[in-house]
Amino acid sequence: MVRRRGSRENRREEILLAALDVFAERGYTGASIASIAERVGLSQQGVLHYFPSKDRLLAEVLRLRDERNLDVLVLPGENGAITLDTVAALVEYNAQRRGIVQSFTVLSAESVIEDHPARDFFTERYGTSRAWMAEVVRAELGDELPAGLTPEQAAPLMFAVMDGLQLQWLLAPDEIDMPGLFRAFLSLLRARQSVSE
Amino acid sequence: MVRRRGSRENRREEILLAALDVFAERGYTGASIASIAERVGLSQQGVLHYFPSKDRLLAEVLRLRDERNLDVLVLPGENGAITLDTVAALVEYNAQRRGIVQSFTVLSAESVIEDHPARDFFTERYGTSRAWMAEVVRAELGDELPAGLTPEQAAPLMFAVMDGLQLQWLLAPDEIDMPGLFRAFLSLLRARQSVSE
DNA sequence: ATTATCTATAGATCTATAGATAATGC
DNA sequence: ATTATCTATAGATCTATAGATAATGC
Repeated sequence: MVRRRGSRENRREEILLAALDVFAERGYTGASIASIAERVGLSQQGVLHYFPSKDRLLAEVLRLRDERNLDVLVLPGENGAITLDTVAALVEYNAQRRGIVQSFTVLSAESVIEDHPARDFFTERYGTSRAWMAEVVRAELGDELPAGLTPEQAAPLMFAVMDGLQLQWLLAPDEIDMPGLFRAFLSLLRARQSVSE
Repeated sequence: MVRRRGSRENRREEILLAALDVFAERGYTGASIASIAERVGLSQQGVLHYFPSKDRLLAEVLRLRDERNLDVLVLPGENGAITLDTVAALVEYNAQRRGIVQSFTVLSAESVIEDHPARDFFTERYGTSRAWMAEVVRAELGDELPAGLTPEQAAPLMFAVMDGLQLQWLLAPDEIDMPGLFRAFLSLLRARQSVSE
């Protein structure tokens, strides 16, 4: 039996990436540990050697995915300043990695189920993301947005548009120009008004 | 044994409503026929007497839910004319029936999974809904929306905002004013521009 | 010694089919 | 006759634990 010799950490990451794939394909509830194990050439019990339970495996998958996403967001804005264009670029990037988008869409929606192991993760994540996005909007567009909107209102709308477009795009990739529609939404926020100026 | 005597159709509907509840609470994959059966006081096999398989049960649940939703949309616009305000009213109504919203959020996201029995349903549903919504927008706001948007762009954005807000609202009902934020988005579409007028 | 994996397995479920039994409607 | 329901059950899974075995690192 030839067995690859990697560090424990490498093996763990290999499993996490496979798990992300399988969760994307079947959702958390529908994914079995065995199917994840198969992808990395381990037995089901082999996977459980690295992660004590399916719940914990999910938790670490989400943590990893979040880290990676931060990389994408932070790298382009070299000086650390994230702008609305950076966010649009993330949407563009997402349009090229369907699997990741699908995993996120399926898992976040599943998480609204009572007692779902990812529920707290997503609740917190949206909370902090909204606060952070409101500041990005304020820094770029100020306090006065079109139609009297505030940055605090724009922030949840931006995530709503991102998430909602992902769902429609996953179902009909040829019909939905996800990055284009996201930019169209941004242009609504950037438009100048005629009334109070 | 006292057994209720209803028509076959009543019994079927009773089961469909229970199924919608259970799907909302656990998702399709996570819901068992037995748990649905328990709610209507039947054995698991009793439910399968009315619906030949879990897939078919889901299909009919979705059909029922769609019918009901159409009722809500069509009734308020007495003369059959649906306006953006009618849509906003639907969002307001949804804010008071969390279970239904949750079932829809979970099932639609689950449906992006390959071979999911609801995949075609949702793909078609979004397709026709977008076409229909584009006409509603055009009828009310004309062809020229703020920032140069077209009604064909506004339509998928509207559903994206609705769906995305539902997700955030389900996770944090106290933080997210779903109807208010939806109306804020509508006001962006209705705003007058300063540039080309 | 410790770590990586495996086999074996307990204990729960789950869907769906087969066939029995009782009640209803002609 | 037909319909509503039930019991029994086949045949798949699934998660997680226990304990064996082989390889690695001191």
